[in-house]
Amino acid sequence: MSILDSLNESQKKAVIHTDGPLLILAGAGSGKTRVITHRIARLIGDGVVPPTGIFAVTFTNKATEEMKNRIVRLIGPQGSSVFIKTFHAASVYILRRYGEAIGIPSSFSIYDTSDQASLIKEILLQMRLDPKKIRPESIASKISEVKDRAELIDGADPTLLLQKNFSYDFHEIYEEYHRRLAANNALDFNDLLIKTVHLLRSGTGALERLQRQWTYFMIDEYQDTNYAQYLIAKHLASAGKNICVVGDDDQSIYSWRGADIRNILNFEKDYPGAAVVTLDTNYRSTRPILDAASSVIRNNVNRKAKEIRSHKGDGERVVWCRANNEYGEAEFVVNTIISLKHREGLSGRDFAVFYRTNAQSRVFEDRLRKENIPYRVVGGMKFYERKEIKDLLAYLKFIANPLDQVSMLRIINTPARGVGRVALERIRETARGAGVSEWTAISEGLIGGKIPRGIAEFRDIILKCRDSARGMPETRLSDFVEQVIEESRYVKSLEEEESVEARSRIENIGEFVNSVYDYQQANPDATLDGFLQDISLYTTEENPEDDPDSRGNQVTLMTVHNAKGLEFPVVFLTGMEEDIFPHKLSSDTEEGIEEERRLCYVGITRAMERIYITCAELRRTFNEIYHKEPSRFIFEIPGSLIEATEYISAGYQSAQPRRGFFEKKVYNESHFDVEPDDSIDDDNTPEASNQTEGPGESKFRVRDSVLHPKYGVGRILSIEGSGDNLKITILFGRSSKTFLEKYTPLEKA
DNA sequence: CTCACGCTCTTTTTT
DNA sequence: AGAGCGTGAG
Repeated sequence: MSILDSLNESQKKAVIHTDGPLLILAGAGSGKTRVITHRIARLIGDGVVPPTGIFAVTFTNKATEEMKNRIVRLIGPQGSSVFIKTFHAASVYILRRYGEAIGIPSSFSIYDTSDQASLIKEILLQMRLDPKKIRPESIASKISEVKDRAELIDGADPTLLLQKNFSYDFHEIYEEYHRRLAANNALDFNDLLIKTVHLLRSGTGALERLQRQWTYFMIDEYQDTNYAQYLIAKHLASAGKNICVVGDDDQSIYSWRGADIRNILNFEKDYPGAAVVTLDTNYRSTRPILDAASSVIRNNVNRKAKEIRSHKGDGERVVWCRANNEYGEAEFVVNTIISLKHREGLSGRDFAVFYRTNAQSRVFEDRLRKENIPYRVVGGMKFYERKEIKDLLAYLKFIANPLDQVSMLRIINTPARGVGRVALERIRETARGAGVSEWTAISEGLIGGKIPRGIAEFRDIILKCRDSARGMPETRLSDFVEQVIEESRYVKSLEEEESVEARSRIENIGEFVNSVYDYQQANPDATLDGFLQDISLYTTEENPEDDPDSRGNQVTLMTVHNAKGLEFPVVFLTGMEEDIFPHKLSSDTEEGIEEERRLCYVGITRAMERIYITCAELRRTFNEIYHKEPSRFIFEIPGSLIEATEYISAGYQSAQPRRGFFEKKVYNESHFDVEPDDSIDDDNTPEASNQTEGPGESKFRVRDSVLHPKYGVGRILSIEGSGDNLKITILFGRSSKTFLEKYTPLEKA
């Protein structure tokens, strides 16, 4: 059986196991995804179950994509009929089919965090509370926190679950929030899971039908499931008990989102007779990387003790660098990338820069841009969160779901059509008076007196579009979307702005239309409801604007959370300072610190060949400069595994004398072999920062892009010598060449 | 009603 | 330092 050939003994055991519950404890880099995909392939290949009988959930869209691809690669096109989704997407699938039974129409809207916030803001205003004093976002997160709790899902009163020392009536807001969600025919992220649990428990026959559909269940990242997810899996698998869960308690990093590590720790109790397979051979990282990671995670008290074996063996030591400030940190990282590209022939895709918080990405982006190195930022401001995309989606959502008031309020005056505060108040009044929805007041023309023309305009746009939406599978989704853009005059009004910003918004809308085409391609009989619900969960998805052709050259930037499940030859774990990593807000409790430590463990174990751990001595936050201490986690790595260095850049300097960290171990020679002079020593003093190159004999400077008549565009790595002997070394692609300047006609590129 | 300026708050992590 | 929001003038 060829499918088993490439597996080790424990991997084989996990793949072959067929009936009954199975727990796979999969250490970092132990071939977890490989086991899951091979297991699925085996079940299908041996005719145990048809592809459509398998239900697999992962945690992110990215992981879902990856798993789909790998299964299709293993068993061909039939692999695409395996049901593989995130928990949230699976819930949407289930609710769309059977939700009517518990009063959820299939046209429900999904409210993301910002929709939630605007709804709560409305409520606060109605309750005469000041949204400036009480942040809607923080209420939203409190509500979400409550809804993650097991007690609530099992029927407890929400108010009892929160210490209620609030200046406001949390219970009242909570109730009103849910009344409004129901009135708007909308569900938030928590609801998707909770309502699915209710549906499965409802005795309406949905569970039985789903159990006829799926008989084998696979749950990835089980250590990060919350109670609702745990229940969904449990109910679905309750008939045949063919449930296989995979996880690693050391990589649980989502407790703040309600993930309960006990789900994995108690699996054997939950499912008596469960088989357990431990995967403890790491195929990803070199031994020093693994040793460093183990010596950090070992400090957690609350964990299953375990050791991971390195399959790969020796490699480079961990490089630790404390830069003078965040600019120095970024320079160090980017110079190291340039150097390794040159020295080892690596390309951009081999590098990843991790940070604890999204806000840290900027300095790295600036530096990379300065050096003309292509990069992509995963996460952060996502495509679907941009204003213009949210506006357009609000049109689509409101057309699909006339009860969705949050969307209506967003677009009624976007683009501006003269419907302001006063007009809105009138609409509200009328609606309240007549006891109808605001939209009904508008569409039925109930508003008396002179009404702003904009209101009628808005009504006509919506009615017209709703009309063509009805002809949907025949009217193509993409045509419909273009019609909405046309009717709403959204792009037209941006064009009139004639600003750079407006131009880029228009481009984004163009990208959105492209993505609609792609969606249509993949789903020939796409409906509006289905499209919207799928897209609402597409948050981690890469920005469609990323040029797929240049992907191979791009350095990846992301938070450590986003890095879970990925691997890179070279990893930079940055901002390793107290109060950042571990984060200040997690540092009060031992559990908080342990979770940060697991996060750190996740970060280190992403690296295959090399890891650089960096921090800054000074860092500017909120326009204020703070002195930073290195993260406690770095002290947990034995010095013998570390090669320490320093990096000093121009920009602001420490006012105090530098306090040597790892003083005795600081190696002064740099590990850059591409002209270290240029990158380090030159910038050593502020005066050097204007870059008038030493003797100033060349009209070029290091790092300039230049055009060579024969080799094309390259970058200057170094300039040395003087007079007739002035030599310039230029990097073209992966190789560099040295020229005597006086014989080489170079131009600035 | 719209635009411009100035004030405030920001930074955990994400489905 | 920057974005987003609210206030006040046109």
